[in-house]
Amino acid sequence: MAGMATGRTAVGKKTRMQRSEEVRDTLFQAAAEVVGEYGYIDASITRITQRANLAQGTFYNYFASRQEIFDELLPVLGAKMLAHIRQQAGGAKTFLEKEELSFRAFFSFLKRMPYFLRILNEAEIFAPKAHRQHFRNITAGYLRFLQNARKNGEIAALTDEALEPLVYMLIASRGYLALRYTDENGVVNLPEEAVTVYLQLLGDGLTQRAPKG
Amino acid sequence: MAGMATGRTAVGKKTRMQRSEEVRDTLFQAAAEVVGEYGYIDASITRITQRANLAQGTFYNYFASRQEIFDELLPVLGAKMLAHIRQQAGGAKTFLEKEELSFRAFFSFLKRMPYFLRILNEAEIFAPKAHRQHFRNITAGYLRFLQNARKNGEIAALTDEALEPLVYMLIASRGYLALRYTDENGVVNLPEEAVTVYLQLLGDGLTQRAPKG
Amino acid sequence: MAGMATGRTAVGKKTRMQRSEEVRDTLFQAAAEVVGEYGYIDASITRITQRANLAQGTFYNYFASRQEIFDELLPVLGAKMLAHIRQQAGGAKTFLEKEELSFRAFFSFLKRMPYFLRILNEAEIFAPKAHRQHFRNITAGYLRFLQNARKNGEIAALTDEALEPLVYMLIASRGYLALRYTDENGVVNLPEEAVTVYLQLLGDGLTQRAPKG
Amino acid sequence: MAGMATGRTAVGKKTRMQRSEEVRDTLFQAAAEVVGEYGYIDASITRITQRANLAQGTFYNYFASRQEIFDELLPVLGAKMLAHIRQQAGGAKTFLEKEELSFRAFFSFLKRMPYFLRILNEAEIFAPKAHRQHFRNITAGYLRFLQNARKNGEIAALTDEALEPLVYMLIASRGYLALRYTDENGVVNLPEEAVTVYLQLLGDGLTQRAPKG
DNA sequence: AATGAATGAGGATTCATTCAT
DNA sequence: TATGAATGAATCCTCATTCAT
Repeated sequence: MAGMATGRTAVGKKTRMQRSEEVRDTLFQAAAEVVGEYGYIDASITRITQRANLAQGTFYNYFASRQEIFDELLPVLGAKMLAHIRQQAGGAKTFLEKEELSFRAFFSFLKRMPYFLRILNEAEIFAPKAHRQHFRNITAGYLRFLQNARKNGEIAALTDEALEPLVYMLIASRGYLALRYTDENGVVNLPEEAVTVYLQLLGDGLTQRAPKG
Repeated sequence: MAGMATGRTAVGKKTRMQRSEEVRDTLFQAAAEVVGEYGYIDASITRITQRANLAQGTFYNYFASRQEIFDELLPVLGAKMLAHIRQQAGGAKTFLEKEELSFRAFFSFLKRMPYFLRILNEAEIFAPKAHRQHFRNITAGYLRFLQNARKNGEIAALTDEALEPLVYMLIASRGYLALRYTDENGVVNLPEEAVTVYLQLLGDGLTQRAPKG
Repeated sequence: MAGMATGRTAVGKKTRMQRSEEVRDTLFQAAAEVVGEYGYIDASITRITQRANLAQGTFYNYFASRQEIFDELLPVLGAKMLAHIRQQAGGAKTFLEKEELSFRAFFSFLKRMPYFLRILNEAEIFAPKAHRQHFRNITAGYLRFLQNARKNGEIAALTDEALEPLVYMLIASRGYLALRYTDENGVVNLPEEAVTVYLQLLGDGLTQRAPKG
Repeated sequence: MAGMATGRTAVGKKTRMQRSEEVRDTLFQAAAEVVGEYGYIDASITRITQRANLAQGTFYNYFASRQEIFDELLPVLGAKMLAHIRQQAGGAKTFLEKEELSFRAFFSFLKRMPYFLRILNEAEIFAPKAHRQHFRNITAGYLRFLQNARKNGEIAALTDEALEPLVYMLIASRGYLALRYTDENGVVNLPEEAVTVYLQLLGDGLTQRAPKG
């Protein structure tokens, strides 16, 4: 039995379910690209299915409506983003190290998935439910991370009420920086200084004269 | 006074140009409200002119297209925002004082103009040119302000290349906090802790143990 | 003032409202014809507006939806039918006379408005609300007429509970006969014998041997 | 018995043809139910095959098109109706007796096959050929019956030209009464008065003062 | 300048039918 | 023969924009 391709029958023939999964993925990928390139508004079913090399009607064998695929875009890709960040920041020891790694990881993810940023940003308008959910995910995790750092004495003893706005500020920073340093081709190019100043803010703030000893 | 083109003629009668300006303003104000309430997508010409108590066709006597009025929304209102912030933060002496005042001023502006936030946020998608221009305005001024503070030794000696991303991070923070603390009725309600933590980031950062002496 | 065309301004110019009414009528008439020829199912907006020599979009300036105009067809034309029948049967004295005249009037109306029969029949399926209302109108009037004839001793002393099914049977007869004697071009041609036998049923029934004296 | 094409092979195994017949029947029955419940318009292939617990494609192994099964519905079920009526009215002696029995039989058939009425009525629109054929069947038989009664002197000596419209009127009466007295659940409930008045029309008509002696 | 009706391009969606497995 | 995915034609409806009055 060794070497038998999982889910395949006999020799190289795919099962119907596999084929079906593949087509669905093709549509999903096409939608992600089209939304990334043209925005949700101009991501018509025509465009999506053309990109996927399928007939318009085929779309509706896999998604109940245009909105349905829109609502699925962010959750799926957002999870990938989180996975990527976790993987990249996994080895970090200190708070600042972890911050740096996950900060950088966000941008390296955008490099790999240039269309993600637009999907993320426009989701607030075109897939608000998905967007809210995504933010809840992100912020909840981030909040726990900060609470931990606080417990360990790695950051100042801020109340939970202060931590939450802090989370929003940090996420906001990433988002706007990504926007700012993405060129017209959708390629992000973050200057190293952005990392430095982000970490400085987190570290010693702006007004200190001398580094902490 | 007779024959004077601008101003009023004799007794309370408005000149043609004044009348025209008024109608244009009415449309502009209507558009701002409608976009604020329904978003650009659902800000149809029908809705805008209805709100302005005018006929659909009248719109095109004042604006060449729907996009044109969309493109005008942010520049005009953004200027108002800047004026408000400058006026509020005018008396501040130190860097942090000025930051606090203008930070608060942003939110007090939103209280007065609840529809501004949506206009601002969605402009990125629906009036990208205006959005870019608005950001250039904002960031340029902010940058000068930070350069000044740097010259005065009020903040760390960061390079210009670091200052620019910093500007984006600070503006981003305001934007996301506004979004986060705006309720479903469009009313913003910023917790005091948000101000505190914003200023702490700017001041001493997160990781310090003891306040600077 | 004599001779002044009502609703017209000055010389031959129509007011906007008049134009509007006319266009609406044109659409209504087009819809009636198209439904009469092709049935509701194939009465697409395209067909209706083409027949009216108008653009598709114009339709929606006058009717909120396709269903809306469908729902209006029967009430309007049904009222015309009733008016025609009343006018034709007005002079009748006796019960049977009135029956004969209105029976004939139904068919003469169909001659004038060949598309009415299909509109009426298919309305049961495609405009059920309008159809129910139409039937309530028709049957209510018919019932009162029979009650009157009963009071005057012109027909047998049937209970109200018997009168109602009777009404349905009489209306049914007209409807099916119309269907039966309408050719493929939509032209109705009722044989005189149909009138005779209808009246005989009402009069003496079928099983009598000799006419009543 | 081995090798016999029709019937069953040996032990309970069905022949291919039997199996095939069964599937076809399943589809037919499913279609009848679905049309009865939702009407022809909403009797999609999806619905029909789902009701039959078969895949969509299977449908086309047994029927060339959706229209084909629609065209088959009324002939098959109409024959059942006729059989039922004949069986119920078989024992009747006189004309009026037979009329009463078959009149009642029509309604008892509807009680057993609630979906028949809708199939019958809507067939005029959605399966016009079948509908015409069905009517030819029905009316031809009815006509012979009336001609017989005429020959026997049981009814008035009407010409054939008068008999035909009469047939339509009688059938029409049943149809409309069924419609009128069917509730929203598709259950028919004919008041006894309807029978009475139907028979009175046939018997002595409406205008007689005293019953025939 | 104000009006509001006319226009028609464009897009989502449905569903009978085909077809490869 | 059964399956169910793929197809694409067809249709309703929206709305920015134009234009005659």
